[in-house]
Amino acid sequence: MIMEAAARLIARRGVRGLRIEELAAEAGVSNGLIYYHFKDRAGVLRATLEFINNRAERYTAEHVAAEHLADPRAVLEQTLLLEFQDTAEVRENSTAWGELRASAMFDVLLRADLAEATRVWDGEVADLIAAVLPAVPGDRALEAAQRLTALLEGLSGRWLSEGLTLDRARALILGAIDGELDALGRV
Amino acid sequence: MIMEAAARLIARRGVRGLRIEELAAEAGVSNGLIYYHFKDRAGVLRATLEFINNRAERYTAEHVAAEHLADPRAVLEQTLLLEFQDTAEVRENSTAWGELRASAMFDVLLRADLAEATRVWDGEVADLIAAVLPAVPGDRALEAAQRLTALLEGLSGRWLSEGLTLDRARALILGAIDGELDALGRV
DNA sequence: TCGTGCTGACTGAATATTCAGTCATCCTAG
DNA sequence: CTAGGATGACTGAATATTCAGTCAGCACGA
Repeated sequence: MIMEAAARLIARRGVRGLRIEELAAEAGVSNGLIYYHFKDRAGVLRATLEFINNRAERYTAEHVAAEHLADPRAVLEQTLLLEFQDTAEVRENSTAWGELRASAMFDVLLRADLAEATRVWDGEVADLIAAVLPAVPGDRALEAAQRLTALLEGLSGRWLSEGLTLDRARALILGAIDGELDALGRV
Repeated sequence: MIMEAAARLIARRGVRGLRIEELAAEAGVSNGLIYYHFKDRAGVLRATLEFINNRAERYTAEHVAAEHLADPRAVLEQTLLLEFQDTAEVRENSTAWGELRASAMFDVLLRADLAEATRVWDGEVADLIAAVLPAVPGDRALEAAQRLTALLEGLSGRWLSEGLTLDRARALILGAIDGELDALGRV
């Protein structure tokens, strides 16, 4: 499938390194088919962002929700830790996400989609926090959620550029969850 | 001056989006002069990153150390908040840093330098934390520092891709400083 | 007149994009 | 059931565009 190939290539060469011809070859289709489906290069990028999002959501749903339905804090921890897994899929997703984030600084078209995806993701984490501490007001939960997801992006960038081991990144995000929940619980 | 124009353009289009012809136009010089001075595109990039670095160091020194020498917590806050200033200099610096981080995912050569710069930065923040809470053990301070700097990178990415307002980013990082210091102070 | 700083038109290779046409499939009138 | 027509996924060669890098030469101070 074309989108899978695109995610693979972006993770390997970056958004800017993505060549339509290479993508076609990787996907085993013709050059023209890419344009038939996506209009232009920017269309490929937009579609890939969406694809990555959906895949991450599906992935999260499969690996988290099934288990600890009873323990909301475990669900929160698992959800965030999921991004620090050394599997091809997760690494690919994180790399592509980081690339898209970096590209969005210079590409107005990507910004809207990325901002929306971020908003949704923040909201989901805020909901998980609210599940742990139902008494906390929504805006406080959202604040904590934004910090946690932004931290996750920062740690992810360091992990992928070999600035941090996976274990260290996991420990740091767990510590942050502790801290945020503690602070919220004390209000 | 060519370097200033390059910094401006990198902030606008990114390292990857920097066009020699565009740089020449922005600097008000000819295409060929760029090559006369810098040999090739990579040379331009190297010189510009050095230029940006020097400027950032000067900037930090000027705006933080001079003032609140007496109040270590204010120094910590000011240092981190400095990255969320909507001035050309800061924006250019943050953008370049984000570009570097993103590029390092695909460029092994960049990794070593970036990792070292990150290590130094983390250490400096850890020292600032230690100045606020001298009783805290070094590894705990470093842990908090890594979380704060990684969070800062994450928030910076969102700010620059218009996913977050400057005020919101500032509020979030201040909240994180509060949280980390509180948690450390309670041990 | 020589050297140095500089110009800007130009080139070639890499890429993006287009387009005329093929092929399999499904629908429908006879 | 079946010829033929409509559809849409797909191809790949042709064309357009983009850019880093080159080069012949101008201007001017020493």
